[in-house]
Amino acid sequence: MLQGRTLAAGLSAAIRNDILTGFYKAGDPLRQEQLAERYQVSRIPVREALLQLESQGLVAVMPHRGFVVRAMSAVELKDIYHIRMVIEPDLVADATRSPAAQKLFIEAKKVLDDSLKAMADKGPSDEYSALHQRFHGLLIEGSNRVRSIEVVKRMHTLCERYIRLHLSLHQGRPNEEHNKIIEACLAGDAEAARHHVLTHLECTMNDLLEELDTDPVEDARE
Amino acid sequence: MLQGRTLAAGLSAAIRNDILTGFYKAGDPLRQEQLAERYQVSRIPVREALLQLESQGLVAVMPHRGFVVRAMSAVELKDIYHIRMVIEPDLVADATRSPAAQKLFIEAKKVLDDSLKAMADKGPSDEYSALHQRFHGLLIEGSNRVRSIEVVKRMHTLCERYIRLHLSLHQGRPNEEHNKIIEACLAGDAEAARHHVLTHLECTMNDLLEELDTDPVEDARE
DNA sequence: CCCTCTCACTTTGTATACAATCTACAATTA
DNA sequence: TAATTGTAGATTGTATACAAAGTGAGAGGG
Repeated sequence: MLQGRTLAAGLSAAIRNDILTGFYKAGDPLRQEQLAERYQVSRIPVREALLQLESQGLVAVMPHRGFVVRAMSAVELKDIYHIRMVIEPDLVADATRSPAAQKLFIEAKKVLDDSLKAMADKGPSDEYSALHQRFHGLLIEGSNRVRSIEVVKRMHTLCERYIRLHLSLHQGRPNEEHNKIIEACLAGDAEAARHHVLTHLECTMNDLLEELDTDPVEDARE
Repeated sequence: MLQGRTLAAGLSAAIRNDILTGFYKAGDPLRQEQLAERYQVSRIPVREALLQLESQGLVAVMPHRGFVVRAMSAVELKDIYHIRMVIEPDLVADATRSPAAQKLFIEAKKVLDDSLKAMADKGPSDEYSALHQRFHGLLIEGSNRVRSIEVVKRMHTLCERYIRLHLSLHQGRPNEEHNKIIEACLAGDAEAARHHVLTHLECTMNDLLEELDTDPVEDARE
């Protein structure tokens, strides 16, 4: 377990996963010694991983008081989706225009199929969710806009927790949208791809905001 | 020196500053022991600071081989400005609509004046540059879109090095644009503010790209 | 009764020490 | 000569130990 090139790198992914799957919930304190025990390493790599997650916006830190899992307000969720909406469609369109990206799209298609199978077999699960995130990642990977890719992926990760809470939504319309997107990409139709991505993001955001209205999430604390 | 709540926090800012001012240049290795000596701390907080800078995209790390200052290609610079162009104008417009932001704009006006004075006194300098960055920061601070603010500030920091290399550009048109922006903000004209910010970013990007064409920068290394 | 101060305890932050990995150059072999 | 291996030195990565800051319960005073 945790075999990366360095411990901290793998740890950061492991803790992120534990946050995304809800093992650690918004507001939970992340005690260094406790994490060190859980992952069987010393506090140093734990601290390094936590600081990286802090830079990525998943956890908050108060000096000498420790780390906590950051919560998210509806305003913040909207902001995050807004960022994705003004960048992600362009990235997919860019990738669609690049011939080299075709093999990424083919893999994306495979990942999408896998995710549908996972959903059919086990219903909404962490496995489905991870595949879904990977699908979106592959769509933009073919663009050569490295920084934009980074930003979009980070924003996706930030709202991933909330997507997972409402995965049941993913059984109807969103999957049709995913299909339309990947078909447009495979067909090389950049404009259609852009359009479908934007629509997908808009709808997903609205769905999530509706859910949050009925089941409000506490705001990020100081 | 370096009196923050924690050493690592201050260190990260100090190293960032040393990168932005060109003390450490693109491609330079950042040896931990050397930095520890320079800032008079042990290697642990140095590592933590470097990892944070890595998360912020300013330095790159190869496990067991060390950290280096990341370089930037013209493509990347364009990408970064593109991100700013699709987010920053909206943020300033948002802030302009919020009454609470007025006092931020007043401070921004003061900072702008200070920067002009600094430019008149000493010409293009690190001091001017820092004030310029602070000016842009204050313009968006009044929006309540926390994540967007974070992204824009980070992108600004990433290209700040290249802005500093060509500060002589800042003596003519850019300052007129800054004036138009702050006047629109103080007058509460959100649409004008948005327009002037977008124009400013477009022009600045084009200027920088032109400079890079004549004086090419090495691409980021593996 | 409430406020404040103290002091033990918990938790974080940093320094030092040690282990693992990489780099470069010399020695060996085909 | 060219390729490969071995080894010393340098550098990074992690564990342990210690210092500093925060927390909370109980004593004492208003």
